[in-house]
Amino acid sequence: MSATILVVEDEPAILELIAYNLRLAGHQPLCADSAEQALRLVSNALPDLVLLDWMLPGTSGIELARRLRADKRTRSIPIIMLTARSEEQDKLLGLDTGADDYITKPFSPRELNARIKAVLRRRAPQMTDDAVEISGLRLDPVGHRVTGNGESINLGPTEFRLLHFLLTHPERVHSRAQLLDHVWGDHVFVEERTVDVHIRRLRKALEPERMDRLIQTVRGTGYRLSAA
Amino acid sequence: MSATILVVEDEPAILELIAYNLRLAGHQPLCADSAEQALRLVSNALPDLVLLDWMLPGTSGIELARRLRADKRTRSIPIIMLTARSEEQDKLLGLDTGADDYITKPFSPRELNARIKAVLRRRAPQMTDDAVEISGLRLDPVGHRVTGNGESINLGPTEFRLLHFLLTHPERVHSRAQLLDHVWGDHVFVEERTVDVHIRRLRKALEPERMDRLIQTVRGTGYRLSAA
DNA sequence: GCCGGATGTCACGAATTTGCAACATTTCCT
DNA sequence: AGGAAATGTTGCAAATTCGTGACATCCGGC
Repeated sequence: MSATILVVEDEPAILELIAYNLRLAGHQPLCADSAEQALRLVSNALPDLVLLDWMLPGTSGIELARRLRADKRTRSIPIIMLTARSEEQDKLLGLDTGADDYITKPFSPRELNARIKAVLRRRAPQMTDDAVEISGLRLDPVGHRVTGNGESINLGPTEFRLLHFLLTHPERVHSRAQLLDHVWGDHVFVEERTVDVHIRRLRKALEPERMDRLIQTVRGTGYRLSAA
Repeated sequence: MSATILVVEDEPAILELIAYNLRLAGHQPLCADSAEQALRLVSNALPDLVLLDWMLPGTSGIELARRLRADKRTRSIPIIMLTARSEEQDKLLGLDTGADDYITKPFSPRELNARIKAVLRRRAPQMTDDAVEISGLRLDPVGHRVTGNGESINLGPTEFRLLHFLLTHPERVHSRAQLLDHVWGDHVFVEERTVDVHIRRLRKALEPERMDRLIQTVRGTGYRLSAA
């Protein structure tokens, strides 16, 4: 269970502490000390989860949460609110803005990890429900069908899962190791170069409908599916 | 009693809570957080039951219920309304739009399961009443008769139930385990490959009328009945 | 008891999928 | 330009999956 997690916190010491713990837990932290920086990072990296401090200088955490919920691309990203206050009133208000969970400072790393795990697990099944479509490339998990501009596209099982993952995590670079984790499974042992081969097979299958251009190579890093 | 149940609820926490409980009860939940998403899922997956939140952003739950009742294909799907309000006035209005039952939040998982069971049991006989037809392949549960382009087709009991399930859940891939659950029964123990054999027998019976092409194999996943 | 249909299981072959390695090409750095 | 690293491409053999026919069993009717 490895994930990219955006931490928004204005207190540098706390920010570093959280990031350190996230790394220990096997996650990849992204750090922001303001809502503005957070917004830039979110649109670039599309994290799997956002840890959001309630009180921020300038734009508040609540306002940031609202904006994340307003944008279609970021709407589905889970949010965990951090706050020093423990008033029931604030909790309700926080949940009302769309936070998925709520942690009051001070909190233990153990508690933080537990909440993160729970939220990620809760979110996982939702991804498999709805059909995904980007730039005319459509994948329907229920019917197990892929179409490009309406024309049917045939994929092998692995290429199907690979495309499914890319479509549900677009606009973001995935390393070969991450793709192996998410598409093949956390435990299996296969060469990283095998990812290249399946990317190739996926591209070849998408080529007749000119959908292969959506899959981009980021040299030295991995692959990305992008609408552009 | 295993069923595919669509949950329409805009509050993510509640949505996942319900989905979790449905899975525990042996059902397969489909999640939607808006009426629009719900409509897409309904036409794709044709669930056995819809759990519908009263209040939804955009198109309301009441309006969604009306649309489901307006379409011939979805008319017979039972609907259970969820609401935070408990006013008698709303209850009446909700039932008037065609909801089969009504639960006021907060509710216990036990209560939810009981209502679901009751509604499915009530609806069970009705599901077998309607004749199903797709691309000229027609199955009449009452007369226990199957025709392809008007010509009679003879099926054994198991093939009949299998075709019935496929016809009532078309355009959607079913794993062998799911087919065993729905056609054979939740508890029986038979090999998964047995499904293959009965698919084969069903195909052979449909072959003279060229209806075997409707049953498609999705390698590594299962089988699907499709009009295309 | 005998028979015929229905059903579950198995075995074998065909078709597909998959991981890997080898080779070809591109990219980046000096 | 030269070379190293990264990526694209192809062929192949092993593994997996599926189709198909054969077979054994069960069960109700005669």
